[in-house]
Amino acid sequence: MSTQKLIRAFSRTHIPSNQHQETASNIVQALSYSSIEPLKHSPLIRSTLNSYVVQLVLSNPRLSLRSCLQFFNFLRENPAHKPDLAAHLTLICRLYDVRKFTDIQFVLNCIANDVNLRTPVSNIVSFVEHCTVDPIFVQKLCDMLFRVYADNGMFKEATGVFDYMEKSEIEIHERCCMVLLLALRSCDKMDTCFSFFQRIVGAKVEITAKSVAIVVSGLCVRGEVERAKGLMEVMVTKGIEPDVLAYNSLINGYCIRGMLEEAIKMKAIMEHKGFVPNVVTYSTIASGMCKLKRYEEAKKWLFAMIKRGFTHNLVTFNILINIYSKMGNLNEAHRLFEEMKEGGVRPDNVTYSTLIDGYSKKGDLQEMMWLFEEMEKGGVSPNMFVYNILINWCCETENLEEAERIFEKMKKGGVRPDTNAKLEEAGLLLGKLEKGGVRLDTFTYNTLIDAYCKEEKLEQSYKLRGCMEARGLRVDTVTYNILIDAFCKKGYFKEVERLFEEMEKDDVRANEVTYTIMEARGLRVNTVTYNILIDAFCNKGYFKEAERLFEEMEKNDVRANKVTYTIMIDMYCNRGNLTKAHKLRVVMEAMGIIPDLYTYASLINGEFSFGKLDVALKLFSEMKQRGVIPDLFIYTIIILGLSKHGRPDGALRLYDEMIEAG
DNA sequence: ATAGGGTTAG
Repeated sequence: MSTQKLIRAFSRTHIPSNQHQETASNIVQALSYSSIEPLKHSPLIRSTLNSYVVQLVLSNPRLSLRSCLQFFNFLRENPAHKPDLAAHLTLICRLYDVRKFTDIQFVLNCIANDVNLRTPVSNIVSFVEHCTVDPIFVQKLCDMLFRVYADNGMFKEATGVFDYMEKSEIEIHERCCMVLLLALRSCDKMDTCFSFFQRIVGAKVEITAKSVAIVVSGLCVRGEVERAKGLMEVMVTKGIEPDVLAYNSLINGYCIRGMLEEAIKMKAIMEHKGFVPNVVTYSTIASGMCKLKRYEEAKKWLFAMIKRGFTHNLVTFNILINIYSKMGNLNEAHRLFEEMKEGGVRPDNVTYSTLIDGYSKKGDLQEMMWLFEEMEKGGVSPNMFVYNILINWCCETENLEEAERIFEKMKKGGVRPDTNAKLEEAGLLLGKLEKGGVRLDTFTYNTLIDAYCKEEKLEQSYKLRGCMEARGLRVDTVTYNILIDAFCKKGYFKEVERLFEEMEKDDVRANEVTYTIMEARGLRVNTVTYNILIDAFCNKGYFKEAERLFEEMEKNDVRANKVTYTIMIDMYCNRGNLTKAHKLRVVMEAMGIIPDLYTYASLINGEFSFGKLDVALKLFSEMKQRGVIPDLFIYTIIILGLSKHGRPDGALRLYDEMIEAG
């Protein structure tokens, strides 16, 4: 009996006494005759139950494993007799004898989660080696401990096990490493994930396309397609061909970055290499089209997929329902919804939120509530997406009564709102939701913080930020942008500076992939941050500083966008430097950014102030030609400009045009 | 590996 060896090893430090032996065998006897219940109140437990007795009990072969586990769990729940490391390991040895791996994992999980029990692997192994010479046991144990640490997000400890295994030349399986790769990926620690992957490649672990796909997908989701592609190419030179999953991830990466044509090209490449695209390949591209609002195209794409013999699944149904919903065809969306149910595909939170959102945009409250009730009845409990759609709808429509009814559904609150103000309503809603245990995310908080800032209720904003942190929610770049903007507008630059220091201290990141890759890699500030500051400096007349920031953006790989260029163009126009303004406009267009209403307004205003009416009017017609619909503001600029420069006839003509356009 | 909502700047 292997556990006996453990006892012998342990007895070197613990001198066995007859009394211990006796207590142990009494407990064993008691446990064998009945359940644990009577023992709980027995004097046996209260008196001499120490570490040594516990081990004697747990390792006694006469005691069934079932009773062992009962006894162990009883001790765990008993603060006075918490089992120690030796007890855990003794139990593990017994469990290994009958190959109860799930239970071993449970015990290891106990060790990992208890600071008093946690110990380096080497200790655990040398402890266990006293009761077995089975090398497979040690390997299995390390493997399981590694997984337990990875699953618990204890990456340092997991790496420690890996180090030990590598050093001790214990065989490491790919499946085991994949657990850590997956855990790192889901925690958004892609850099660590990437370097661990490279370690595995360097170590003697036999890896397959599966591990490669995990890393590739992680990189692609962050928009780092090129890096993922590079990794795939390197792996091919090592004899590992990528699989369909990896190719699908690359396609997804391109879609995320809005590079639809590249995505479709990648599909062709994978086909050329002999891989057959699957439903996921098609859905990924369809959703890429949806991201670009090319719904008609996405619809045709999915129809073509069905024509090729693929059948709809939950995801493709959801995408298609979303397409119709976004195009405003709720009838067709609803028809598909029925079709999927008839076909045995059960709608989920995504389906319902898509439809509820669609109906909310149509203002169809009845249909919204009907769906909301149906999902609850059908056992789909509404998640944050659904609630947020409802919250937004309440805020937008200022429908307090309905909001109340929805709150009741969510959970009981207590406070009755007494005002119709959108902000108050949203704030109350937030309080109710939190009280009801509904967790809100950073987006929702940011919305409210911004609302309070705009009302100049900065203390409230700060209070909400405190709430976020207390709930362990990540304060992100957008949160800071909102606050920075608020202080900039008030001209409190000292406070802004302090905010930047705070960002640094709290390691605040931009968590978006939508802007530039650099930002996706975790840069603190984004384009909007720069825009806020540049605009603030322009308004305060710190032009040199604004120009410096504009140049700094490029250096930091933060891409200037339409707003950035417009702010700069507007500044040059206001300072009378039309040459520079037009130069920037050329740069902007070369970047593929098309000027919009704001940009044209600045340029036209600039030309007028120099009396260049013809240029101004030429810009105006150019703007209209490009499909930019003029608004009241721009008409006012032009009409005022013309009349000021002695062209009342032209002004009148434009006035008529404006009225005609509504 | 794929699907749904909402945030900041001119």
